[in-house]
Parts: sequence; C-alpha cells; structure tokens
Amino acid sequence: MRLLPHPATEDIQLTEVLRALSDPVRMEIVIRLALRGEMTCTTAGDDLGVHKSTASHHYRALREAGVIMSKQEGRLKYISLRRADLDARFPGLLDSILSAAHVPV
Amino acid sequence: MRLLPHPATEDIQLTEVLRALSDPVRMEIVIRLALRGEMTCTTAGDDLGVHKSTASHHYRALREAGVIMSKQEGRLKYISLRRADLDARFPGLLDSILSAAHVPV
DNA sequence: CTTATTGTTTGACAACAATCCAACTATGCG
DNA sequence: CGCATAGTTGGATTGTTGTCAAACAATAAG
Repeated sequence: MRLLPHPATEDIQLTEVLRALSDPVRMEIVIRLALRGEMTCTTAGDDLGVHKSTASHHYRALREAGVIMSKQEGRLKYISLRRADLDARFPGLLDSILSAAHVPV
Repeated sequence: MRLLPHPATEDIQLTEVLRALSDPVRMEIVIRLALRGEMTCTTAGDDLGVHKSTASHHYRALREAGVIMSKQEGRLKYISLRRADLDARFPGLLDSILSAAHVPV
C-alpha cells in the first residue's frame, strides 16, 4: 500500500479548493465520493463522459488541491474525500458546498 | 440610476460561483465587499495590484456568476455582494467561504 | 463647451486548462 | 513468462483566462 504526495492540511488553500470544485466533472467526482465513500478510480470515473486519461487528470487536480486522498493498493488506486482535513481547515465549507449540490450531509 | 443585467437568483450555478471565487483577485474584491459593504468600482479596485481594466473584467465575471450586484448612479458604479440571493440559493455557502477567508460573518 | 473622472471595451499576448489518443508502467493472474 | 487490468504520462489540439494598454463612452464640474 503506497501513499501519494498530498498537501498537508494546513497547506490547503481556499482558492485552490474552490478552483478544483469549479469544474463540473470534478464536482461530480466529489459528489460520488461523498455519497458512496472510498472507491477506485475506475468506479469513480464510470459514465463520467470523459476519457480515462482525462479523469486521471482530474484526480490529480483534486489531490493537489487537497480535496481527495489517493492510496494505491496493489493494482487498484482508491480515492476518497478528505472530509476531516477539509473540515479542520475550513469548518463547514465542504458541507455547505455538498448541500448546495443536493448531497445529503 | 440604472441596473445592469444579472442572473436571477434561481439561475445562479454552484460551479460558476466557485469558479468566480477561485481567483485571488476576485476573492479579495468579495472580501472587501463583505467587510465594508457597497462601494464604487474605484474603491473596490484600490491597491488591488491590477490595471483598472483588469478589475473591470473581474467585476463582470463576479456579476455574471451572480456574486455581486452593480448599479450605476451618475458617474459612479456601485457594487455590492448579493448576500441574500446567494444565501437563498445556497444556504450557508457564502458564510462558510467568508469564514474560510477569515472574514467575520 | 471643455475638461476631468469613472469605468468599459477591444486587441494583443502569454499562460493555462480540458480533452482525446496512443504509448507506457505496474501489478496481479494463469 | 505472457497476458489482462488499472492508471498515468506525453503530445497535440482547441479553447479559455488573466493581464495590460489604448481607445472609448458617459457623466459631472468649471
């Protein structure tokens, strides 16, 4: 099991988080993660309407902004929302964004 | 006194609001409006570090996303945050973003 | 009427971003 | 080992964005 580089909680920048979530494809990925929890990249990218390499690019954007966590397990890569970290850094922000996206919090 | 075209409250899109706020210059403008209320474009753009035409471009981006209101009064144009509209459309969103930006709400 | 003030528009330009495709890497399976 | 699966990377393309400068428009003031 390997971890990939992620920004530390205190290094997460507000405008970068907002930027990451301002793309509809990335927002949809985040919504899926919020609804269904940790999942593999393939599952997260299913029926997303973009090429898998494009999805991969979006995973990186979300990871570098501090929105998601990735961990490699064997052949699979699991991604998940950094809910606790985001809530520690920006209390209430993720919840209000998810509510705005009609995701039950 | 003239009003300029703004999106109706129900037409404000989440990703467009996040996009508008993902630029540091626009975020700073919004912070100023949150702290000091309605102000003219010149006041809002003071010491922003960008050319006035660039600031004007940002006002339009914020207006088209539904984040700010503009009204022309004589030679001056006043801009203000659409707090009530944003709160009606996305409850708690603006507050949590402003809190994240260290603006007292 | 002329001038100063306030802000927008247009053009140019460089940087960035979203996308697809093809090639590649890495891991597990038989 | 050889093959399939899961994802990433690099290149190409196309479009968007942030910026400045210069020209413009509209209004108020002298």
